[in-house]
Amino acid sequence: MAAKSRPKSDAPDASDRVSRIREGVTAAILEHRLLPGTKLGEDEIGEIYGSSRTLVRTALQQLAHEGIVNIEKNRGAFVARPTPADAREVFEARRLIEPTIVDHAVDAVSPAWIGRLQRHLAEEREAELRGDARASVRLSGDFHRLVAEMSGHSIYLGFLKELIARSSLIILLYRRHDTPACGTDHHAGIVAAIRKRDREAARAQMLSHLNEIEAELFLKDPAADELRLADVLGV
Amino acid sequence: MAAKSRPKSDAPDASDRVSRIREGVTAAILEHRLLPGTKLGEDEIGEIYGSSRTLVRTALQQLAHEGIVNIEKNRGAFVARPTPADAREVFEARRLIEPTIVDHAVDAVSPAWIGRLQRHLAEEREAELRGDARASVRLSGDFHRLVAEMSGHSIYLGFLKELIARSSLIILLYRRHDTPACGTDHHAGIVAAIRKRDREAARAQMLSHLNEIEAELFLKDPAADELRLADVLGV
DNA sequence: CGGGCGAGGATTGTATAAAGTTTCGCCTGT
DNA sequence: ACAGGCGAAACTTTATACAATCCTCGCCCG
Repeated sequence: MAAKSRPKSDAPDASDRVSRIREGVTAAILEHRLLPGTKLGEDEIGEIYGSSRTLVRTALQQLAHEGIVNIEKNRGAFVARPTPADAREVFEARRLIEPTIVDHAVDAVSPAWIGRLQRHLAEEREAELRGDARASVRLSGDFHRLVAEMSGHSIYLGFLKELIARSSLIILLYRRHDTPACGTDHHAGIVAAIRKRDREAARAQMLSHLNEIEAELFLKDPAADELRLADVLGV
Repeated sequence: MAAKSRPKSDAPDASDRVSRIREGVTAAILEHRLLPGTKLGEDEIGEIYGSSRTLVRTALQQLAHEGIVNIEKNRGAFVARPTPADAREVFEARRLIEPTIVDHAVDAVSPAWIGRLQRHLAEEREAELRGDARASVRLSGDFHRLVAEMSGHSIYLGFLKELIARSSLIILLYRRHDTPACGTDHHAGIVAAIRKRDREAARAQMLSHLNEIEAELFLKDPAADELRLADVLGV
């Protein structure tokens, strides 16, 4: 019985080639290196990862299911461009789910988890200090994902992964330019509340954190120009 | 202007061959015609729908993402077999999301929607009357989906579709044998509350409905027999 | 007679080729 | 000069062929 065989593992193996493509493209989108509307050609990506279009196609379909890629029939895959209505839905869902998640995280508190959270906070602060906007965006989302993992609820985790990915696109599209550094402080406060096992404080801080993020957005009509036309005559 | 061309439609066209496979297999699973653990061979399904394995694979991958099919590497696709832990997570998520959904449904109330809901209730009653268990199971899930559509929140709708599909498997696996007819009455009560625009009543009835469904389950360790062995030595 | 081992068959994973659709440039006609 | 249409190129979609992996069953050895 070799210990290396894990027949029932559904965890995203890094050794899986499809996962590598999916995670690479996801990272590029979440770090705002691929902008909404960008065409994701199958040949193009396949060349980059040295794989055939079959695997690229699989990865793109998974991303489409997660909502960060749109596949238009016979036209190809594009980085999604969430509408303001989508944005409101995403943040409403996060306001519903994430307070519950931190609640569960309080139940799972342990030295190991507190250590992971604080190590993450350190990473976030460091990235922000050196002005690495891309890493900051990615780490900010990772914080929420980490709390969801801590909660131990695989379904909430799956839902939140989708919501975080979409949020990243939304923030890119609709953030006001004059916003200060985002919520590393908030994250620290949430960790402190979790550490003290203070359910109510944790829930409240998570909620206000989400509200502040959404308040920094400008969710008037589409990005104004082009989309308006398309709406008037297309749909 | 031919009405048949809908270039921007992302709705699941019945004309799409992948969708037809996906919906066919989903219906078979939700109606308890395909039992958990059943092998879903690619050739087998491809033959049935007259399609090549490429399309079948796409459909199966989508179902895997929805959680009602497990794909094991180099072994194939199987109808999922949710654990009691999965079941608890699914119902906790439903208790969180569905009260919020009915809340939104109250905002969307209109004669057309009330009509659709009542027509659905009639269908449910009829199926139950003639003892069609398969149709009953499917329609019971469809009721919740219909309310989610009415809420107009596409994200909640997507989440709930997953939860409903998983619930159907869970009910099949863990329902107590002595349960009476399920909750058509509950559904009628929820519709009545929505119609009267009574938010609190609607939320409360939805919540108690979900609680009753879960109370009818026997979520002690696996389905007892076979799985116990597998757990002891396999995983 | 029981257990390990290996070849054969079946099934999945990956790549490539054929078919269909869209897009863009060019060309013609007014 | 410009609008409209034809045609070729590029891309996506679907099917098929090839490679790799796993399961089964029979054989051989202890």
